[in-house]
Amino acid sequence: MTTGRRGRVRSEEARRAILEATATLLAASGYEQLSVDRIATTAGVGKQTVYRWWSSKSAVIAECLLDGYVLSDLIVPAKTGDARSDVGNWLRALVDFLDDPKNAALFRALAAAASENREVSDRLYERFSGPLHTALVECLRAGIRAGQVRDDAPVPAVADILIGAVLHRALAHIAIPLGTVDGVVDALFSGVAAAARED
Amino acid sequence: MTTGRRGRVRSEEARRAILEATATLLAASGYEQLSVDRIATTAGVGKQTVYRWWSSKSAVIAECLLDGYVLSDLIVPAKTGDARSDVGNWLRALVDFLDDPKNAALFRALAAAASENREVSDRLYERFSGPLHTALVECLRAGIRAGQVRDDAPVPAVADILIGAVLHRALAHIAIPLGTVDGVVDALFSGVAAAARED
Amino acid sequence: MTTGRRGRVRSEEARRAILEATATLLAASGYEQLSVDRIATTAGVGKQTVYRWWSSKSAVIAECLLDGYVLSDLIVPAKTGDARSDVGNWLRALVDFLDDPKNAALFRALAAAASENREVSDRLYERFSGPLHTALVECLRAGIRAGQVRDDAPVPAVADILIGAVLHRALAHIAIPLGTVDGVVDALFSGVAAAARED
Amino acid sequence: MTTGRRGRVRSEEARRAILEATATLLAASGYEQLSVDRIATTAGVGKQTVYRWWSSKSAVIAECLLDGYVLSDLIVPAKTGDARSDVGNWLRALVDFLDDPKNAALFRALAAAASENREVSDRLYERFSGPLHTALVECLRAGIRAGQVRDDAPVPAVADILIGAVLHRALAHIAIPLGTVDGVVDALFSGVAAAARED
DNA sequence: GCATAACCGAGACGGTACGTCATGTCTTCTC
DNA sequence: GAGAAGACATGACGTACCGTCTCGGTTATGC
Repeated sequence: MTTGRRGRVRSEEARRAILEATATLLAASGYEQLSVDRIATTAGVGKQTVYRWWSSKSAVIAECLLDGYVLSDLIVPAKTGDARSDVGNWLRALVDFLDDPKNAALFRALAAAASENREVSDRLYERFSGPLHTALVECLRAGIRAGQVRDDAPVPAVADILIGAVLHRALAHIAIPLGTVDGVVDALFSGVAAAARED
Repeated sequence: MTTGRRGRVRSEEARRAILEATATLLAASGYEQLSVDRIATTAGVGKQTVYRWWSSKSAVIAECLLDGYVLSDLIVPAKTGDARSDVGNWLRALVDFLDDPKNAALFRALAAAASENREVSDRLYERFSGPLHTALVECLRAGIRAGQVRDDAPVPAVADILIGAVLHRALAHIAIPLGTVDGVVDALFSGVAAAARED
Repeated sequence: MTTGRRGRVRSEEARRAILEATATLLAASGYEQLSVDRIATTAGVGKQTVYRWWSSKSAVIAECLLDGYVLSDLIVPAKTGDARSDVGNWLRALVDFLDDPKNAALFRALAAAASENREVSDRLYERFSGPLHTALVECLRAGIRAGQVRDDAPVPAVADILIGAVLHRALAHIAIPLGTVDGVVDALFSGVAAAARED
Repeated sequence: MTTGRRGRVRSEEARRAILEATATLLAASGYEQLSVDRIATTAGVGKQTVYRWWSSKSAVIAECLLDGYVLSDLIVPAKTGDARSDVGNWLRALVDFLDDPKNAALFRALAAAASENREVSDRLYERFSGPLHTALVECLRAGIRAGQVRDDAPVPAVADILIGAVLHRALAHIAIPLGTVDGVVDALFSGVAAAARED
């Protein structure tokens, strides 16, 4: 009884070094400055070892995302039951995170990679937008159960726009004033329509 | 009396050819495939003529944006007075626009360029997000005047998130279901909070 | 009764396959195209099995020579007693052999290998020039005994230049006209000096 | 009035640097150690500048030969009228030259290059064997005119074997004893046939 | 009869060089 | 003096081999 596979086994050490080097270089210098040559040199690895396992620098980035070498500590909303403040607090934390130029730069680098390469974009969604979306939906549904959010609210759409609001600003190199965060939460919870029905 | 400048004057024809070639290539093959060599060849122009007037390919893209060689027909909300349907119609038009893979690809290429280069990002904001933001703010203010939007609504934040909601999806290669558009409009106008005030 | 060595014994099959593959590839594509990777693949053998027994591709070639995997059927002069025609016939046979482009290519490949590597050159001499030299010397000495060759002739030098004449042409990609062969034999036997002594 | 060609003109300095670097590296380390990368680095030149003008390292070597960057001071026979001593002296000078290991190594490197590449072999013949052959033929013909060489001597064949005799030894890493040189001259001039005519 | 040892094929490893392509600069000729 | 052409140094691209090392598996010996 054998495995059928022969030859030297893949070096986990090399794999880790490549992903770490990629994450470091991406955060430090952005997507365009990233090159397979530099990844290999930084990782102390032969260039062929990168190409043996990944088809391009984008593919390495995709695996970095998948394995949490970047964006590892995802910021998700707490679930205290108070949906409005949970969402507000989460939004503020995310804005804080992106206020750090390092994080903003990494984020833009990932956006550039995602723009060029479908796989990165899928992985980015899988690891970032997706979980965030799920967490926000849960948070809002908890709010519905608590009677804090109306039960016919278009929950997925709301989650979508909460994420998009932050991303837009990050990609456009625009610092987000905290007032905006409160405005977003206010608009979403209270609505902007005049209180016509009260009559 | 002269201008004091001697020699051959800058060729407007060359400038136009360069910007047109850039816009064409960017839409056709994305940012990473774009090269100064290719721009010059496509434009029938010497490479030095590009470098004489622009510092990099990003700078050419920035000027393409500024001069409307890309994203020329900006989609802005109509102003019929019915803010809710104006915003809804605009959002639907924008989603339609980005549904065309060509437009989505161009958009992602611009996002990639903006991620790498501050000037492109500024120009992109100036020509796209900015005017859109202004138009949306005006549209919402008209809604306030018409008594359709509550007068303390956080108008700029609302405009922001409307734009961000669309961008997020476009960059993430996610087709936007039309139901989402309606949900976004619903959430923003009616709010998601339970009708606690009625008590 | 044993050797005292333990472990699996060297595979004669692998050795043969390696030498055969080397001879084939060398004749087919020349020295520079030859690679250990290709030898191993062609032989159906692990690369390490080549390196375990030979230090380089040159060493494999050297053993090919030693074991007759290339240049196996050495062309030597017959010894009929008529030294002049024996030498002429041998030279013609050698020229015929090198007229075949396959043989000429193999010969040049060996020369290239010998240029780079002392061991190959030694082996090449041992298996080719050496025996040829010996055979020619014997042939000429027989001619002396038969009174056909003057007894103070510089026999080794003559053997040398007979071999060199052919090699020079082979390495220089020059087809050898048969007239040249006769000229060589004529010059060596009759000399080129004017018959001054006869006066 | 102009040539009609536009664009920067080819840098003669770069060309010279490349050929010099090639000649230096070839003499110092042999053909197999020679690489386009190293040529470019040594010459202080971009790799593309090598590939723009030459198709391979062999082609650079061929041009080195053509332009006299290697084997520049060709050793040719003097023409004092005494053909026998002219040829003897030339042969001794050539043997001296190849006695220097540097020269022998360069020679073998050229032979290796010629083995791999037809163009190099042609150029090598053109610059080395060819002129030598011509000079020897002239030298022998002068001998004929001076009544020192028989007028029906197969002059080209003799020239051929004189060159081949030296080359064979050089390529085979065999030091040439000076006695051999005298033997060669003796054999060629006096012939090896027994003096049957005297009867 | 079971451990030990040296072999086998396979194939991943850190590297060097390949030949191509793009960058941004510089030079030459033309308009 | 601007523009088209195109050579320049630089450096990344992805591929092919280099020579080494590490696997699982296969014979042999010798305890």
